[in-house]
Amino acid sequence: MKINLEDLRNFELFVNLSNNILLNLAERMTRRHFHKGEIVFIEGDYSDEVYFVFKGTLIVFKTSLNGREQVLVRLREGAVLNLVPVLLDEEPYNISSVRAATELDLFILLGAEIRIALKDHPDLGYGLLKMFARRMKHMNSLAADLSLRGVRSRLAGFLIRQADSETTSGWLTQDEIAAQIGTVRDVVGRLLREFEALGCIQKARHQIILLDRRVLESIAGLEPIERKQVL
Amino acid sequence: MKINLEDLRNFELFVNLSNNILLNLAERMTRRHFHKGEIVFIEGDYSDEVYFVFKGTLIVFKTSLNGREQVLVRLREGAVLNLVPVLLDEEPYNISSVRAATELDLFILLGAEIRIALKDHPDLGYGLLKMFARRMKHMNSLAADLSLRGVRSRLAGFLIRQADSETTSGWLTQDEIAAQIGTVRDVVGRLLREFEALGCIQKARHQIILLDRRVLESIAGLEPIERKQVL
DNA sequence: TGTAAAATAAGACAAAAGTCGTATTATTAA
DNA sequence: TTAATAATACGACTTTTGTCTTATTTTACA
Repeated sequence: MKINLEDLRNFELFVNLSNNILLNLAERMTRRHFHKGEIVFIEGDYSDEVYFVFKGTLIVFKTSLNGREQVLVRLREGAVLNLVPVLLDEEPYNISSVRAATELDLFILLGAEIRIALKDHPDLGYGLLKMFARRMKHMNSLAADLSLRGVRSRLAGFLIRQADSETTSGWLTQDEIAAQIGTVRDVVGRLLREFEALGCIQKARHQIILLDRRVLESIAGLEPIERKQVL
Repeated sequence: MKINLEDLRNFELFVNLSNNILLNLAERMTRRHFHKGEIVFIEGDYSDEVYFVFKGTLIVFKTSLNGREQVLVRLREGAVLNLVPVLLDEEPYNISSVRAATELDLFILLGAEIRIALKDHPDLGYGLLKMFARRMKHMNSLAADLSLRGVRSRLAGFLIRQADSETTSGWLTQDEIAAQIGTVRDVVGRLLREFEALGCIQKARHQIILLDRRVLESIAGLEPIERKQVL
């Protein structure tokens, strides 16, 4: 199935690019479908291509020797991935693994193609820089959280974020929650029971209902976001 | 003190830029010196400028409510920082704090200037993308390590990296080590004593000598780097 | 609709990480 | 050289996190 202009126009990344350039890119892209749960690629594999998420959600993660997983980020429509190996001058090996979190459609572009495109189109570079910036911000928070906050606090924070996120991402198992906040299933279960006993959440069929946001926030240790006002 | 072409030519980031562009950038840059230990900026501060490390080393870190610090990255000559707030469309607030690890000379450029430069010069964007890629790779590892490996393993890994790094970065206190590997001073001390008792390191005046790399590697849990060969 | 597989619950433990208090040993600067 | 400050050493103790086992409960699907 060919990729057309329409498809690419959905990418925020491409808003400033002319039709000509986009058509050119579209011609060089491949499309590929992945089923829910399917592995897109594995850390360490050789791969000199970038992936654009056209439909669905995927999970970027790393694995430890004893099989534990840490989700680095979840990406949805409009995201780009695998830029790191493609942009560095070293031999391109994936620096993380990726799995489809839902049914997933990706567009694939060879590294060489995007490197060429970057030389000619500053707007494309700017778009990618913005993506990187967002992602970097996220990674900074993740690292800081993993280091500076306890599991209880991270879980509370996670529940709040979930509740806030408009995108009702489907039900997550305790295993999946654990992989996101950096712990193991048992601990998530234990803490959820604790929160429930505390009365700040309630477990319903296939979702967790937030009963007392305040308490959760204090557990998360997020004092009401204080941001310096611009004068 | 003015900034001249020579100074900028030292930045790997600028290798592909013409003299014209560089001169133009140089004109718009400010230079500023920081003493060792001095704070460059604090997380949350408003700031729409990017910093180029001309001389010295700095530390990018985050702080927890109870005063614990996590080093996100150490940057040296040639690095750029604070791109994240400058590139995102939101109001620009620093997403981390920065302190001079040595005597430090920075060049400063207003966010607006670099945004303009990026529109015209794809090579600049490409350079920044490469920086971001390197940094992203680092952050991915950091997050994974903090989540998937224990403190003992991280410390062992840290000692190996230190030994390998040609750049003899000056003596680090246990406090500084702790902030880098994501723990507290006491634990670092305890583990160093353990390693010493094990005979794999030896504490000398102002440096740690690696006696048995093998043992440290096994503690670090890094099996001999297995990388798929390209056929 | 019955069965296998997946997800959870829950308690008991084990291990890891963090906290404290106090004693020493450098380093720095007056 | 000597205070004063910073960096360590080290044992005791607490808390947190992770592991294991055994039941249940759900869900998926043959």
